[in-house]
Amino acid sequence: MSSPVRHTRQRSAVSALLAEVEGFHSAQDLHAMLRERGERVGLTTVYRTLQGLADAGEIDVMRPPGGEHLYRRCSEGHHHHLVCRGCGRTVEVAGPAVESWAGRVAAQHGFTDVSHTLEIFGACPSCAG
Amino acid sequence: MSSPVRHTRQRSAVSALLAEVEGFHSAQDLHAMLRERGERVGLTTVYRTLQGLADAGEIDVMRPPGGEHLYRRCSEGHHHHLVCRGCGRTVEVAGPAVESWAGRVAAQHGFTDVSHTLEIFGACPSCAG
DNA sequence: GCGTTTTTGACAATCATTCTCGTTGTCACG
DNA sequence: CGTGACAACGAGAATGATTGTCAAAAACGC
Repeated sequence: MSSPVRHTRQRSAVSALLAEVEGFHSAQDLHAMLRERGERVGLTTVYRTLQGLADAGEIDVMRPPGGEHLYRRCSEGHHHHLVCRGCGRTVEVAGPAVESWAGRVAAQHGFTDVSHTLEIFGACPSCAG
Repeated sequence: MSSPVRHTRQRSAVSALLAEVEGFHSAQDLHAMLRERGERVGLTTVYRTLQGLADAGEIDVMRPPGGEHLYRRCSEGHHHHLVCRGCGRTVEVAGPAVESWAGRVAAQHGFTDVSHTLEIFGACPSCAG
């Protein structure tokens, strides 16, 4: 039942790319970047790899209004994002208070195995004007 | 700049339906229900109406993993949802602490015009076993 | 090397949502 | 009450991201 994760050129390429780029990018976006670099990786593989990484908790997935999934390599551990509506700039924020609040509220209703998603949108200083 | 919202049979139908049903439903779902009731409303119109209501803040939109937008008429004011992964049961929860926290964090980074989305997922008592 | 098993990737399929554009219904005003 | 302007409607086509398919290629253990 354990899937012995094999090391492949494509997987390395996706990981390496994610390590370099800043901010969130869509699967299609990442795929295009790989092609520009000369890496020959299929779109299908990019999707699969990203899903795998997301399942493994190594990258974050965001679903902004607009229908595209955005992926981003980000720091370990649980955190949330503050995203600028204008330029897309992203700031990672930690919210211990929120974590415990979410857990408490869930417990009050008898919910277990709790997770949550939280995103904050706003206009950053540069885009506010 | 003001769009004089006209009162139409279709709009009433969608609103009325939302007032009756419990929980979240997709646009397609609502459209099917309207047809069963004998209301003849186009799918396009359902989408447009839902978008309008969502913009007006009269209904909530949720984007669960799965790609379908779910709409729900819910209580006035800002609140969040605690959703069961198993049966989809939804509980509305208010989190004043979270609201102020989000605002504070955003302000710290110079962000203005802030909004946020928060969803908590878990297993409800019935589904936990 | 060799065989087994996973992974890959081109292409087709899916499916919610959006667009198009001619028709219809509302509303304001005469 | 009539009428004209303009928003709303709706059927079908279009869009576009994501997922499924399956034969060929690559990786790993021996």
